[in-house]
Amino acid sequence: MAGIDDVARRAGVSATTVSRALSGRGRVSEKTRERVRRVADELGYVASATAASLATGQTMSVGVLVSLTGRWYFATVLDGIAARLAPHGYDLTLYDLTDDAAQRQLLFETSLRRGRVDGILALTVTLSDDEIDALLGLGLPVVGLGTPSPRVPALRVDDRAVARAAVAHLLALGHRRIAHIGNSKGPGAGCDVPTQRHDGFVEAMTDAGVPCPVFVQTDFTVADGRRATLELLQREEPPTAIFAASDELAFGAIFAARERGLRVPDDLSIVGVDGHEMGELFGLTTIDQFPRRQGERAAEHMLALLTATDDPTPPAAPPATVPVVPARVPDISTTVPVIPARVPAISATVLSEPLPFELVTRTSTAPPAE
Amino acid sequence: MAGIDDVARRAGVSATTVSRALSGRGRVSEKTRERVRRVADELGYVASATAASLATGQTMSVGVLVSLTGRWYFATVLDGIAARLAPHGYDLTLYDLTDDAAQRQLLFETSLRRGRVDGILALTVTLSDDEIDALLGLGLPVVGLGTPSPRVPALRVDDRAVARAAVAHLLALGHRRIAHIGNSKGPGAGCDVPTQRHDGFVEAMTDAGVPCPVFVQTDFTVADGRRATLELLQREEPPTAIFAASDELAFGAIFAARERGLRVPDDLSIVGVDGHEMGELFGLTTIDQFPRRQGERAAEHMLALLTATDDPTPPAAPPATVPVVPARVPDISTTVPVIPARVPAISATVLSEPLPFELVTRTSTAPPAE
DNA sequence: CTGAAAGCGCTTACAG
DNA sequence: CTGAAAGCGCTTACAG
Repeated sequence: MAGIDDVARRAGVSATTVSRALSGRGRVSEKTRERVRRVADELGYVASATAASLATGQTMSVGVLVSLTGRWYFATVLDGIAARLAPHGYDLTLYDLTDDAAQRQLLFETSLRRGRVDGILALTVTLSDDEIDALLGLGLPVVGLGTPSPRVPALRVDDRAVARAAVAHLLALGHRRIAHIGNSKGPGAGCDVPTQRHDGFVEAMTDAGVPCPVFVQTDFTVADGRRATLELLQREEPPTAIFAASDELAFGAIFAARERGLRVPDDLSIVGVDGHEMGELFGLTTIDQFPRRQGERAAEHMLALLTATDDPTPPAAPPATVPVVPARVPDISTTVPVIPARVPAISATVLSEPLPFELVTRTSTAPPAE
Repeated sequence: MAGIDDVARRAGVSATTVSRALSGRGRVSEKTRERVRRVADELGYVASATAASLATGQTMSVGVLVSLTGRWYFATVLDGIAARLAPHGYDLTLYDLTDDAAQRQLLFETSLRRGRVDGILALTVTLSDDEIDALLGLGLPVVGLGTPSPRVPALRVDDRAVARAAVAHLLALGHRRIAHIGNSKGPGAGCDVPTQRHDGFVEAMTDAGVPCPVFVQTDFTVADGRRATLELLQREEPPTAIFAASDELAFGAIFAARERGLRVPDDLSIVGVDGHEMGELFGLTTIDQFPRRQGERAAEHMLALLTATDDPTPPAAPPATVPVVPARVPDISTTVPVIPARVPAISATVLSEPLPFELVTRTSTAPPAE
């Protein structure tokens, strides 16, 4: 692999000039820049990320904390993040969070501390207080997406509102025996996404005069949704409608209904949350939260933090929503020019306005039979 | 963040010794090592990945080339890879491949050349000849998983055999009008996965006396599977069975059948490929290829290449299957000790024996009606 | 506009 | 077993 000195020699300039010509930082005559670019291309020279990182203190990489295990939502969000990061020359380091204690410890106490990333995007994963401490103690910008802790600045949808919208839809159809399945650890257990949805459900039901609505706690897979629904359906007073905290749970509910010989929506109405790609085929009514777009916005927000020139006057208004970096796709032929960044202090706990969501009505919901 | 000199000073030794004590490379008295460890813990010191990389030439990171877009299979494989890499102290840099030409060019001509990873895992993605050239020209170990090019050493299942097993199952049930839906670019178009499955299908059908079996080319989503199946079902002689090249396509086929008022399996039998988590709920008969395990094995293989000490006698037998690095989970409390690696030349095009697969018979297949 | 030199924070022969 | 010094390959004040 050619090094910067090879290019310098061949172009008849110093390494300093090569660095400047290729990075776009500092003045270089157009003529010199041209020549250096050409030589770099000939030699196939690209600056070593490692060496550049050590010299600049920037890694040009963003870490993403996620628990991939089979969840469609996360894969989709991740895809959105990757799509936004790449054109800006940022790599994406994936930290797949498992339940394994040793692995988590290794992650938070070592991997994350090795300084390999400039910032961290924490997707909705349940983190312990210690883990949050570790995360915030990194001294890096951290942006959450629907994160569990109020201490992590996060983009998020108003999950109570999501739940209320789903329940309102069912109530409007005439349902009263509405059950909820989700992964809330119980009423008021925290501010994590499943609990918010649970609380929103309870609020809406209470407002409608059903103070103690039925809730079944379960994990987030299709199989779990099926199991929880089967359990609900064999109760004395089975629900006429189910609000599932995710589309995958809702799919499971549809399978369960089918197994019991119930028709959806005639005998059982079902609403999910997410906007899963298979929702349309299942005819699932859902609250779409546009996961890919969420990933894009989270990435945009991170980029904004990372490329913010350390303005002496800290912006009164927080970095706000989207405007972010203009779609300045770097010169592809050579090195990626980058605005030098200084990590700004992050102020707000909740960023900008909540993320959008939308009720998508399909064929899994209808008025109750009787 | 504390640096190595802080630790050295406080422990009363040189930086050299700190490095040795924490990395496990080189002799250090047990007593000194203890003290250094303790001080490092107190100070929360972890060696900078960037500085260490520059000094050693190893990044302790593996790049994964994948096209995430919604495909369950890839997310699952990725999860398997991450699970295997993490305990060995390797990070995972995700390169999400899109169809965008500019982004791909940026990836192959710049991102990948910045020397940020020690090796590359290329999941089944369609790469152009130029891209393969770029990949192989990196001078890094590259391991494919079901990769399109014969030039990339890869772990793979025998996809022709997969197809034959699926078709054999249908033939044994008495089907003759068997159609295939998949993403082969046509007969004999290459050695990529979809084409292999297609060719295996044709072989099996030809052997059974059906020389020109029906094939519909389509993308790999559930919606595509539905569309392709709807098309097949309105032909003059609709198939009695469908072999879908993925479980997601098969799900789409099931939806299509249902839409047309056909019962599965009575009126239409359906077989998929993958071992998708929702397969059981759909009652889908499938060829399970254990995707998570595939990811794990690909990661293990890469680790074996990366940690192979450059043995002067090149092993006559290729690195072979699994034995790999013993499950030597590094000392979590401090820095990760690592066997110094020299990248060995990779010889074989096809690695070890093919990956396993298995027919899982469920309720989507049965003898044809008449 | 251009370059020599110092420095980023580690690791590793080399010497003791 | 331990340390001083060079070096990994860039970038960036500083000086011209």
